[in-house]
Amino acid sequence: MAAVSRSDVVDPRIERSREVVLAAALELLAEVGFGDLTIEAVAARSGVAKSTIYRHWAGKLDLVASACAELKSDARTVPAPGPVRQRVAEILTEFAVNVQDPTWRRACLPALIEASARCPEVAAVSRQLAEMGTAPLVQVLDEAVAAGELRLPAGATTAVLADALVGPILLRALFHRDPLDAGDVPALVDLVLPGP
Amino acid sequence: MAAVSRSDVVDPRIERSREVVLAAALELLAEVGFGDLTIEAVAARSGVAKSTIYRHWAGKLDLVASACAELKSDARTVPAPGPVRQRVAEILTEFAVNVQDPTWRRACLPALIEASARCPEVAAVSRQLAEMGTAPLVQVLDEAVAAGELRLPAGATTAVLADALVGPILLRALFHRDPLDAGDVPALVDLVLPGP
Amino acid sequence: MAAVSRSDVVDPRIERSREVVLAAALELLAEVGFGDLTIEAVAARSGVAKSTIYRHWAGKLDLVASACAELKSDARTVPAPGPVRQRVAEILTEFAVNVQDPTWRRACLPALIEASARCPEVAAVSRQLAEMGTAPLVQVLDEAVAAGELRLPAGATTAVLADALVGPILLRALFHRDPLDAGDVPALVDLVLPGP
Amino acid sequence: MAAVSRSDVVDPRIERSREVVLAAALELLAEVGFGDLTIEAVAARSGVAKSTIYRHWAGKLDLVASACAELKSDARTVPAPGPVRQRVAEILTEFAVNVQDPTWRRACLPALIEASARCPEVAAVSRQLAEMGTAPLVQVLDEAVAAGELRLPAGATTAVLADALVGPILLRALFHRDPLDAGDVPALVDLVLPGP
DNA sequence: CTTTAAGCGAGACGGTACGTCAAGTCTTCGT
DNA sequence: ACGAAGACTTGACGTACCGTCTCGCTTAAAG
Repeated sequence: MAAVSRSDVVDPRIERSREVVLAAALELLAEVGFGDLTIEAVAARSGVAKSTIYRHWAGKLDLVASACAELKSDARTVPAPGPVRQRVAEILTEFAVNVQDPTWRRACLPALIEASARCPEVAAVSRQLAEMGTAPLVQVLDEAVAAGELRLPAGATTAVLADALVGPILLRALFHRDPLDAGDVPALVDLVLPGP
Repeated sequence: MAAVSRSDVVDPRIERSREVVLAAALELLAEVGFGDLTIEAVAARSGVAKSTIYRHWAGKLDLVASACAELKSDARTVPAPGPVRQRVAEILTEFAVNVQDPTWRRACLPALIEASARCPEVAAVSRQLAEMGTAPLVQVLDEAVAAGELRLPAGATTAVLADALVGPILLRALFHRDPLDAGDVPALVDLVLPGP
Repeated sequence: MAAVSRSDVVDPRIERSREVVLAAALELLAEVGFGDLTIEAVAARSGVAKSTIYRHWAGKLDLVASACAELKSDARTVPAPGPVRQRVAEILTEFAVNVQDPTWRRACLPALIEASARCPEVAAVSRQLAEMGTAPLVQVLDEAVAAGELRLPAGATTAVLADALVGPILLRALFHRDPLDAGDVPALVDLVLPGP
Repeated sequence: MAAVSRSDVVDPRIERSREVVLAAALELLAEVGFGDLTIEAVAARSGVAKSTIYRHWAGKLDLVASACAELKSDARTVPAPGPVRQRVAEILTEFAVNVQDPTWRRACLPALIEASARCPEVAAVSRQLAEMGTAPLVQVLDEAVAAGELRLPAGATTAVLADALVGPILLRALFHRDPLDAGDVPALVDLVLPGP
C-alpha cells in the first residue's frame, strides 16, 4: 500500500555525489564568486570527477542554480510577539550583522545576483530565496497592520515597506558603501516605519 | 610658457585605438553582457590587436570601467525646483524605467556587484558609481530638509532615506522579483517619505 | 562414462553473448578500423552491456584477437592439383584481390601489426594468422619440391620462398604503393619461382 | 639581389616549436607506438603547449605524418661497385639487422602502417619512405641489368624483384615470425635472384 | 519444482585525453 | 622607438571512452 514505488529509489551514489558537489560549489561560490567559479575546481574540491558533475548538471549555471536552491533551508524565524518597532528592529539588527559576516552562507549573494542576470533558472531560484528572506519581516508587518498597530497609506504594501527597510542595509553592503550596523537600526526604523 | 607640454601630446594612434576599443566594448556589453564579454571579441570587432588593448587596460574589468566612465554624461540631472514629493517621484520614475532596460544596466550592475565582492579596486569604483547614482536624489532631499519642507527623525540622514526609496526598486530588479514600475512610484513616495 | 564432463558445459547465455559481441566487433572493425573501434560502440551495437564484455575479454586487444580468431575458418584452401606455376598463380591472384578489399583486411592487418609491436599476446596471434595465411602456398611448394618439379638452392626453404612471392603484393598494399594486381601475378611467378 | 623574399622569413619561434614537437613525437612513437601516442604527451615532453601543437597540425595523424617525413634523411647509401650478389647481400644484411633494432625502426614502422591505413596524407608519406627505403636496392639491380649481369623475365621489373628480396625479411619482422638474420641472407639471394 | 547462484542490463563512478577557446605575456617586425 | 601583429603558455571548457563498480532482474542448474 504505502510501498515505495521502485522508480522512487535513487542510487545512493547519486545522492552522495550530489551532496558533496553542491557543498563544494557553495563554498567556492562564496570564496571566488560566480565569475571565477570553475567546474574543475568544484570537481577538485569535492573529489568527484568532472564527468560525474556533467552527468548531473548541464553546466556552471545549472550547477549554481542547484547549489543556491540548497540555501532555502537557511530561513529566519519570526521573532517573539511584541511591539512592531521592536520586532522589526530585531530582524534588521540580525540582518545587518549577518550581511557583514564573510563566512555567512549567503556570501554568495553577489554571485547569485550575477548568475541571475544570465540565466532564467537561476533567476527563479534567486527570486524564491529573496522572498523567503524577507518573509519573516513581511509577516511581522502584516500582523501589525492587522492589529491596527501600523497604518499604511493607500496603495502601499507591506512587501514594499519591507524592501524599504532592508534596502539601506543591503544596498550599502552590495555596493561597498559605509555599512549600516546594528546601532543604526533604530534610526532606520524611525525613519521608514510610518507612524507616530 | 603657454606651449603645450610634451606629455600632454598623445600619439594620435593611441587616441584612435582608445576610441574604437571603447566603442566596441560598449556595443558588446549591450549585446552579450558582462559575463560573456571577451577581450578577444573586443579586439576582433574593433580591429585593434589584443596586445594593444592590454597595453592600455589591465583587463576586462578595467576596460569595462573605462567604457562605463564614458557614459558619465548619462548622469541624471537634478530636476527642476518644486515640491519634494514631485521631484523625488520624478527621479524614481526615471530610475524604475532605466533599471528595466535590458542593455547595459542589467548587464553591468550585477557584474559590478560580483566583482566588488572580490576586488577592492572594483569595490571603490562601485562605491563611486553608486554614490553618483543617488547624488541627485540626496541633493533634492537635502534641499527639502534645508527648506524645512522635510523633517527627519533624530539620527536619520538623507543618504539612508535615499536608499530606502531606491531599495524597493533596485532590490526587486536584482533578485528578479515583480518589478516596481512607474505607476507604483507615488505609493512608494507616500509610504517612505516622512511627513503628512 | 560417456557423460559430458561438467566443465564442458557452458551456460548458453555466455555463448550467446560471445557470439553477438564478436559479430558486432567484426562489423565495426571493418567499418571504422581498429584505431577507432571502441568497446562502447561494440556494446551498443551488440546490445550487450559493457560490463559483460569486460567480464569476458580483457580489453580491446583481447576482444579483437578473439574476433580475428573467428576468421580462421576463412582460411584459403589448397588449389586442385596441377603444375606448380599454375597453382601458385591461383593462390597469389586471389591474395592480390583480397588484399585490396577495403573491409576487414585493410582494416585489421595494419592494426594487427601495430598491436603486435606492443603486446606479446597479440604478436602470438599475429604470427599464427600469418602462418595460416601462407600455409596453402607453402604446402603447394612443398609438394612441388617433393615431386621434383621444383628445385631449391641449398639453404633455401619453401617458407622463405612463399614470403618472397607474397612480399611484393603485401608490402605494396601496406605501404600504399602501386598495387600488384591479378594481371601482374604471372610475371611475379616467372620472376621469383626458380626453374627453367 | 639574392635578398630573401620577406614572405620566406619564418618567425623563428615557429621553427623552434616545430622542431622540438616533431622530435618529441618521434621519440614517443618509438616508445609507445601510434595507438598510445597522445598529443598531451607530446606537449608535455616537448614543453610546447597543446594549443600550439594544434595551431600547426590538425591532429595526431597530421603530426605523425610530419614526424615521419622527418625520417627521410635516414636514407641508406648505395654500396661500392662489385658483383650484384655481393652488393645485394650487403644491403639485405644491413636491413636484416636494422629491422631487429627495437628502437625506432621496429617501433615506428608498425605505427606508420597503421596510420597510413587511416589517413591518406600519412599514406603518401609512407609510400615515399618505402620507395626511398628500397631505392638503393633497386638502383643496384638496375645497374646489374644494364650491365647485362642480371637478366629479368619478360614483364618483370627490378622494383618487384626488390620487394621479393625484402619481403621475407620484413614480413617476418612485422608478423613476429622467426626472423631472417644476417646468416640467412646468402640463401635468400641465391633463392630469389635470377641467374645461374 | 523450487531454491540458489550465475550471468546479465543498466548505468554511475573516477579517470585521461580529446580538440577548442580565451586569457594574458612576450617576441618580432614595420613604420 | 614604439605600436601593431600575432605566436606563445596556461588552464578551463564540455565530450567521449576508459575500465571498475554496484545494483536488481532473470534465468539456468542442482537439490
